[in-house]
Amino acid sequence: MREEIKEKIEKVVKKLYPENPVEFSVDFAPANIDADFSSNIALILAKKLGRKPMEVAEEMARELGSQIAAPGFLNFKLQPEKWHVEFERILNEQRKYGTNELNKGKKARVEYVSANPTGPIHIGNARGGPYGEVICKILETTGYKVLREYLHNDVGGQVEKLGKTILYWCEKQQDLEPEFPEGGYQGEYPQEIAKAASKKLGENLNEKNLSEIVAFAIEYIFSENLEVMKKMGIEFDLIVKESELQISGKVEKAVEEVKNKKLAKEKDGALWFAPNDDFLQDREAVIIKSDGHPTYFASDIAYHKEKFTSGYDLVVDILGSNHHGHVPKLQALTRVFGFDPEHFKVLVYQYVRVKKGDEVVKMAKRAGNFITAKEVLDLVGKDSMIFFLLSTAVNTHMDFDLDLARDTSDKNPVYKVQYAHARIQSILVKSKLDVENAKLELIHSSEELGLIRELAKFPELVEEISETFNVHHLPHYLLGLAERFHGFYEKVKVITDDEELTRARLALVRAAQIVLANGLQVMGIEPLEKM
RNA sequence: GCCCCUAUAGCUCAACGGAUAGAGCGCUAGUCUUCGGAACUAGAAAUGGGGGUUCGAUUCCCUCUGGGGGCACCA
Repeated sequence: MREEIKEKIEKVVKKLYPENPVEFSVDFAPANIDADFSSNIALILAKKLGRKPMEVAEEMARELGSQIAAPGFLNFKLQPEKWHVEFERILNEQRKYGTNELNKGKKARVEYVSANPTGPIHIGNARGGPYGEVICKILETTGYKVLREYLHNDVGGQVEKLGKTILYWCEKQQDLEPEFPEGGYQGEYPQEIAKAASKKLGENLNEKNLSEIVAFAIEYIFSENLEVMKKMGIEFDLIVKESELQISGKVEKAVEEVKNKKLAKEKDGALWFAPNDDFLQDREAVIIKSDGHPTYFASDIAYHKEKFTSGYDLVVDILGSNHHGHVPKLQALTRVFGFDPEHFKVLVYQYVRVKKGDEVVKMAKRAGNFITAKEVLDLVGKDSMIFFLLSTAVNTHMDFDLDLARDTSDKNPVYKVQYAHARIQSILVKSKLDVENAKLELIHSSEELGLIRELAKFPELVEEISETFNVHHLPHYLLGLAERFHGFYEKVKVITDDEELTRARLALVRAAQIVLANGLQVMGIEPLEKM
């Protein structure tokens, strides 16, 4: 539809203004305009020609038979038959409507969540899971085969500190008088883990058991975090353990490679990553500490070597905003290992801020005063949680009011979408008529065609998100669609005395149901047939 | 000090440089003999301040002010 209009416009441009090829768009017209599509071609041409936009628009409209509107838009209205084609396509494609084969045969690997095992995932970080998962699903709808991966940071100084904190609580239980470790972890959860640890490992734990305690603690937290993700419908294909990267010698090998390529230098007894890069010039990072231990970045080098040399067409890292300083270094690694930087996407999401009333709650894992993702999930439920977390652009800081969480959970927009889906189901069940062989041409009122038009936006929305990763457009679209449907429902009676008309309208609401279901599923929300 | 985000309605968020700045929640007033009222209809209500670029700026640039997060031989 859109392409046809675009071609027609291009022809007219060639005819009226040869040697003036321009980039222009044909978009769905805004809701308040009585048209289906609209183009900015005249506005852009006018600039180039140094003429008034309305004049150019008028000239073009005469050729195209379209309407014009200030300040110079060309508006197009489609014949109902055109919409019937799309209508039929939805009914035929069903679950496949919205998918495409743009990336058929390609492979992507997406790393997300990768929470540190030093504490439960807090609400601030909770965006990473649903966001990453939607991106995986969106990539799949364009034909990618996706590997979902997670880096488990199971070694390092922070993990040691957690172990020491737990040891402290273990000793405390034995009525000893241990000293709280410097930089130890505050909060309730280390105490819980200490209890579990003494149950499992024995009552009289002491310094000698530290490595056991560490292993127990990170496994405890790690599996708990994976459990929370699972509750949100997120499961990983590959867990990469940092310890494995080290033990297997992969870190050593990758670091060697960096050295051989002369991208590292010695300074103060440590080995630094020092690519010849303007941006990284004064942001060099330590790879091997002067005590001989590798840093986390060394593991990252090894990990990304694997990502870049394993035959994937697309590599995606999804990181919290506190890692943004890390991004250029990761991007520099594409050059080290010969990967096309265009095919490596690092997506950064901003944190969710928690408010209690007007007060912003400062959250820090070490201070232990954070609200966990699990708490919120249990409170508002999976569907509301996902819809809420995905409703805002990832680069905005969202505010979350815990006090209002329960209140708003049953007023969450997701229910409006779910309700539309369930309502349709109920109509379909009630009528018992067959949707097959419906006479689609009986659908011609503006309410009906308007609904089809809204449905028709879905495939290109999915395509757009697969390129821009603007995931938040999806929940907004679904909410708009649900509202459109509810409005339609109030005005148009689906089940009537006229069997043929009923059949056609049932086909229409079925089409709406298909799109609602496909959209919800991409978000990881199960469409409900009853509520 | 430097870097990355950010400031839109009472609250939480939208808006390829374009048309009357849109939603949800809350508020006000309605719809209820019809397919599910978790719905619909109508209304009040907003671009932080100051410059600039443009036919046109919420959007781009500069600046001021206020938020969040980074700038470690932490992960």
